[in-house]
Amino acid sequence: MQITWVTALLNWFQLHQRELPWRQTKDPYAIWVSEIMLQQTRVETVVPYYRRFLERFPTVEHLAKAQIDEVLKLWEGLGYYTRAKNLHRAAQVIQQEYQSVFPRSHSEVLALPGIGDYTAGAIMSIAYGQPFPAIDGNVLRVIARLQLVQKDISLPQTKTEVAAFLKGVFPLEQASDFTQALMELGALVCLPMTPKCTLCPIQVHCQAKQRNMQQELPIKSKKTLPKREKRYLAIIQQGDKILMNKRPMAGLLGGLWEFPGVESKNKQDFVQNFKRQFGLTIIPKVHKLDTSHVFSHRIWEMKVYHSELVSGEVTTAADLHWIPIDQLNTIAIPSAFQKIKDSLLLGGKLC
DNA sequence: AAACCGGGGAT
DNA sequence: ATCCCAGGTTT
Repeated sequence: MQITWVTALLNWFQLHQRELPWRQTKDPYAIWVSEIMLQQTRVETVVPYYRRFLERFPTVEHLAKAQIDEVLKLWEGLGYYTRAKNLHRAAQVIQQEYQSVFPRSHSEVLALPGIGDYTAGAIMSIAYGQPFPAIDGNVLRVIARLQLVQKDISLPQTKTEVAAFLKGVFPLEQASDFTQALMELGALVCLPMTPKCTLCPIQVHCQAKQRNMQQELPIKSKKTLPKREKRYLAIIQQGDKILMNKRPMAGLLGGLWEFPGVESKNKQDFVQNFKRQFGLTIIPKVHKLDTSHVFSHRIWEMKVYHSELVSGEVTTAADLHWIPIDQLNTIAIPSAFQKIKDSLLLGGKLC
């Protein structure tokens, strides 16, 4: 009686769902890969990455025996690179602990690195058809409006309450479609700013719409502002090779390659910090370009100097390597440095 | 609970 | 300029 909205939602999903690559399979491995890629990342962005990844690593075993550098290269540009490292580690856990058979129980899935409440619920419901809710930003928004949830959705307690509500209405025979339908509604109709309520299959059940409060919900606390950081980068060339640094695996952009750089207040500070960080004495020559990059929690304002290498014993603190310019495309370089890389590749030689 | 961790598209 | 996206982990 009071859960007819579930049926209405499922009928709408049958008619209006998008054709997405991961909807052509029930392979838990493929579903898993898609869910990790989709964390905080839009569907359209993920699609080409997903196709390439599954072509290269069709099974858990292919992924488990891969080199992490190749996994990161396939992840290049997607962001949140810890996802790729956890995916790789979890594949090795599945190979060793589960004989390469993806685990079937919720507790085992949840225990894998990189899998939290949302992803465990998504895999259990979508791949295995079991009634575990998968609560992402879409679902929180849909349920907050449907049930007039006026608490901050970023509070763990709110998620717990939404989970309890969903468990009570879960259609046991259509768990996979129900999970996906909730998210699809959030992505296509129940939009954050201007929801398309006239198109909504459950509008008559929506408590927010009844009170004309769609715009006010969900309630979400503000995020802290990103911090600005001045960063000086050195382009150091010897013949057709460029000196590149592989960032430490832990931390920001961990395991990816960068044009060696340091946070510095000015040019003199740059040379000093560079020697401390990399053990190399350089002379900044040509101020090549300025570029900035915005992370969710940090802003890099980068000054790039074509620099001369005077002397240096490489310290253990860094992981410097000479990379031929025509091989820059074979290592994983994050988006923050893509403009710089392009200027090298297009310009051929430096000015 | 808050901070850290990427990148891009929509408004 | 702001929001937020099929979030998880660490502090």
